[in-house]
Amino acid sequence: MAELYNHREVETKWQKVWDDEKAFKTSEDYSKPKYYALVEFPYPSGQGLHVGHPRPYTALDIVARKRRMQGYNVLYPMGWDAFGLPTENYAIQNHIHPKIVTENNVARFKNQLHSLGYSFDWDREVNTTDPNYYKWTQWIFLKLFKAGLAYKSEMPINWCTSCKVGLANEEVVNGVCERCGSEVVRKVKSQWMLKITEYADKLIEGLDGVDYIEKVKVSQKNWIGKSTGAEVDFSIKDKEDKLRIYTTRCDTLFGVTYMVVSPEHPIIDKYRDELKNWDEISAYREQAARKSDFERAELAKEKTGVKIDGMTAINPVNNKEIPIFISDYVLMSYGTGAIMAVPAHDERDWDFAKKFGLPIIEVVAGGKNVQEEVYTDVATGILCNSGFLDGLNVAEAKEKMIAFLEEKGIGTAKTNFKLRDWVFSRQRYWGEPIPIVQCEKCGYVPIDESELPLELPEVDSYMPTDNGESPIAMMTDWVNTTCPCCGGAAKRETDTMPQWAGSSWYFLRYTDPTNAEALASKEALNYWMPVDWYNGGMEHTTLHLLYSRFWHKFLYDEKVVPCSEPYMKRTSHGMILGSNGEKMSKSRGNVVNPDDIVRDYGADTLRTYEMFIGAFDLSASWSEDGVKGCRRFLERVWKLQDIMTDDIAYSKDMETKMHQTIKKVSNDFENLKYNTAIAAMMALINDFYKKNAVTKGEFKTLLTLLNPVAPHMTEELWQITGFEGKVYQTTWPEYDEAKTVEATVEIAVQINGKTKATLVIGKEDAKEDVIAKAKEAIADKLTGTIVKEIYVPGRIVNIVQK
RNA sequence: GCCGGCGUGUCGGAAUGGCAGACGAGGCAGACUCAAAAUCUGUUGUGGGCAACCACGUAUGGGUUCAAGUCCCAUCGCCGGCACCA
Repeated sequence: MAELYNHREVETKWQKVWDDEKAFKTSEDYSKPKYYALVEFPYPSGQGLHVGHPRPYTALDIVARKRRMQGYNVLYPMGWDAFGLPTENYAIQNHIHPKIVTENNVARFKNQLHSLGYSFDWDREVNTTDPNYYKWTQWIFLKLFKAGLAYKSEMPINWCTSCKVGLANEEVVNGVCERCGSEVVRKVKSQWMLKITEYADKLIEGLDGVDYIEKVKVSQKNWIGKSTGAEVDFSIKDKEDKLRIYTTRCDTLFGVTYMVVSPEHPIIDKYRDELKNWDEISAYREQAARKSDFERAELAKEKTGVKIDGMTAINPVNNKEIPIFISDYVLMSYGTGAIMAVPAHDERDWDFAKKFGLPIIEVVAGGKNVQEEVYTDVATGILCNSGFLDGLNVAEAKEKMIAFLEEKGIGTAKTNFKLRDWVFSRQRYWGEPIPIVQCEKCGYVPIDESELPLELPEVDSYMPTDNGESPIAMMTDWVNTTCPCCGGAAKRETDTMPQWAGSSWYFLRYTDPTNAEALASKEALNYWMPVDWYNGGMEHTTLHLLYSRFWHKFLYDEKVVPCSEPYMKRTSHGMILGSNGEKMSKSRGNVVNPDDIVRDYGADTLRTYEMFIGAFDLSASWSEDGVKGCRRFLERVWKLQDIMTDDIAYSKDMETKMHQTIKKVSNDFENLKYNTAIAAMMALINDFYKKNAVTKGEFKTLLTLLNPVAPHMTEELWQITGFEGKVYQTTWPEYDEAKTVEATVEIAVQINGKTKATLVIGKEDAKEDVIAKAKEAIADKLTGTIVKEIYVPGRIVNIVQK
């Protein structure tokens, strides 16, 4: 009888063996085929590892382990995205240096990850807060600055009232701070910005060449928000100035019955003295300014606005005089801050026109009465009431109109994006210092590369200031410096970089993590990049993914990296929810600590369970019973020792099943179908128990297939059984396609599509014979006239009778 | 509102258009035990019948097909993302 399975002993033992043997050290032999598997590196929070973390880590650990057995040189690294607010807030509250907090958290995380038996190459660990790392983050920033892609700008930013920090648009969710949930207000500040908009087109085009799951591609495209249309100049009656608008529907120009400008539009200030209802306009502007963007959007249902009295516009295609309104449904931040309104064919314009009693002119026929219902279908509509466009479809009309506008010099084709430049400044301590000094004479001057890393100064307090300056600003010794350009007195930039900075290029550093001369050597980058498979959370598909692709594309243009896209394949895992189906949180009391599971059931059980829990990309609820079921499965594998025979080959009756299982597990591991791969192995051992026997050869194959999921136990069994070497050094089993097919199959015999009997036939049996046998089997039920006989080889016989 | 995704036993979930419910959990019955736990064996979609068997079943209503959970149309519900982007 086998000894009882003691997971603590077994797991500690093998973790030590792997460490001692440097079992998963990445080779620097660049002649072997490479495989770069990447998971998002965690933020080492004070709470320690969450049961959500092991899901993606285990999934790609399986892929990495399998690839090694298939002969690849595998890079599967891990590191720490350690700058960030929670650490800083903890430091403030407890008066501990964030560096110390980070060290402690990292140590704990590392221990926890180690206890799960991941095959990370810990020699390549990176930490974004390490000066030797952020030296290169700063270096990239300098490159961006020199290329004109980093600039400082006075602009209204999203200011979190609680974090006291500016946020990128992407970090504001439903009008509140993504991180702390506090109110976000608009505040004008001078901010470092990165011109991600310059790469908008490349970021869309690049998606065609990569293998991302569809919804990730869609959300990247939505976020960038490309639209094609035209800019058109409307003249203002009796004025020199033109009012330029952006539209995607220049085909509807004949249907324009009024215009709307955003409350912030400069034209209003320019002609304020001539406007007859200035008081009304100014009151509306104040009201709009007080609202945050969020409130403006929230109040979307009811349109508001004021007609500008004393200024009208002329429609350039028919010279009609039309009124101009101001309304906050037009945003200054998109397009030109002014629109032409075509109420018949735009929902918002229609609402507005109805409210203010403005004329609605149909210019695209095909809908119902536009006085009663807006018509926006561009696919089937035909132009009418539109002079030279009449009779054309929408696409043709657009084209003809643009040609007309360009010929007359009143408009041009124009592409717009929703994507805004990236607000890159944070007024906090725990981030990378921005390596720029401000000189009164020379302006913003980059520090010399030789001075990198520009290390964070020691400060007395990490508390952010109410005036919106980083605590670093207090450190005058550090702040006051000399200008690298003229040598005169200058001040250092005191804003730091956002957390996204360090994670925008970390995958490059893993390829050559200790390089002091470059962010990584050319050889390492040429060999390892791009990442072959990158898995991460859906919550990072718009932010981190976009930012890191932007940096990568920039570095590609700078000839720093060898490929234009960083990740060949991107997948996403679902969240692990509490047993009540809600998100795990302390306040809900449904948090599961992975340490407890490792202690009570073992790392292999936790790994198996998280892979078995359900479809990888969907969220799944935690179930302790499910954990027990997986532990039971592993124990049943353990006890196979007792029924093992000495035969090193597959037994005759199991041969097909073995080949089928190898095929299924191999394919499922590649396609994120870990749950069905494990189910197949469960079914296999159920068969062994049914027979009450497993050959040594079968056992060996099972251990190899199961090893990526449950590495500790399979190594132990491998050793107990006396197989040579270690499982991690063995080769992945092959299957023979011909042998996955059974010699005989059971097929269903149906009458009119309803199964009436089953029949065992030879795989190669002729159609006539099978049908004859089938008819025999259901002879008593064949009462009508047979109209059709269908045989799908190896599957089904269907007799159609009347 | 727009764009994705989904809807299958008691539960988590399987099913290249070809015998729905693999695998796991839970339940029930039995074995072992003084007993319990653990383990093992059997059973477990619903309705009817002693039975072999019959009928019905993948959100709802239609359709295509010899055959539909799977394809098409409509409806309802849930989840996620975007949201006055002109």
